[in-house]
Amino acid sequence: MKAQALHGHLDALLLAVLERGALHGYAIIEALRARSEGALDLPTGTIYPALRRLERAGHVASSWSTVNGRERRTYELTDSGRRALAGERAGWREFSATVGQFLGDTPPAPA
Amino acid sequence: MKAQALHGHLDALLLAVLERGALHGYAIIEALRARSEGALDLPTGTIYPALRRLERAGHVASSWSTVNGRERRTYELTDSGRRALAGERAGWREFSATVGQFLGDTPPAPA
DNA sequence: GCCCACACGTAGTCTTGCTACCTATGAAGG
DNA sequence: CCTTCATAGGTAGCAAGACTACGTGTGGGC
Repeated sequence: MKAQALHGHLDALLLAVLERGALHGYAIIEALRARSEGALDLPTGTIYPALRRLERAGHVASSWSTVNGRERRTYELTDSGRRALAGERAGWREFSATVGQFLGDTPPAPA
Repeated sequence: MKAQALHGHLDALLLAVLERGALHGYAIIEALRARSEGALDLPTGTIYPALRRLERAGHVASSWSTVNGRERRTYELTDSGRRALAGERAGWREFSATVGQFLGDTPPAPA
C-alpha cells in the first residue's frame, strides 16, 4: 500500500510499536512489516528521520549498544511519548471517524 | 481537528461529496463542514487547487453557470471519477485497518 | 576474497495542504 | 451614496512530511 498516505500518522505508529518494548531502528521496520502483514514496508530513509524527530520532541530516548560488534541504537518510549501516544490515538479515532463518514463506514477490525 | 492529517485523502473526500450530486466549490466546502459536523473546515486555498487537480486527472468535470449574476463553477463526477472513488474507498479501508491495528481498533461508526 | 543481510544515516526531491492575498458581485446598513 | 459583509472563485509561495538514492561499515556464508 502507498505508505505516502501515512503523512502525519507515522509518528503515532512508531510510538505504538515502541509501546510494546524498546527496539532498534531496523527492528522497528521489521515489527511494522510483521504486524501489518507486509502492508507497511517502510524504507530506512523514512524511519530514521522520524525517530530523530521523535527524539528531539522528547517522545523517545535512544541508547547505543554494541551487540556482536554491531552498533545498534535502541529506542524506547519516554513518559512524554506515552502521553503523546494517547493523544495520537484520540486523534486517529477522530480522524478515521470523520473520513470514514465520507468513505463508507470504517470497517470494524476483524478479531 | 488538524486538517493537515488529510494528506492524500482529500481527493477521496471531494469525490465522495460530489458523489451525491454536482456542487460548486463553495458549496463543497460547506458540505464537508456540515457532514463532518464542523470537523472539516477547509480553506478555499485547499479546495480549489484540489478540484483543478481532479479535473486535470479527469475525475471531475466543471461547467460555468451564472446564477443571479454570480459566476458559479459547478463540478460533477465523471465515470473515471466514480471508478477512482471506488479505488479510494478500498484504499481507505486498507489504510484505516492497517493503522487501526497499531492505534487501537478503529471504532465502528455510530449509527 | 566477495557478496549479501544487517544496521545506521543524510541530502535532495516531490507531493500536498495551508496561509495570505487578490478579484468581483449582491444585499444590507449607515 | 458608500461601506461592509457573505458569497464565489482564484493564485503564489511556504511548510511539512515521506520517499528515492546514496553512503558508511560489520559479520557470516559461499
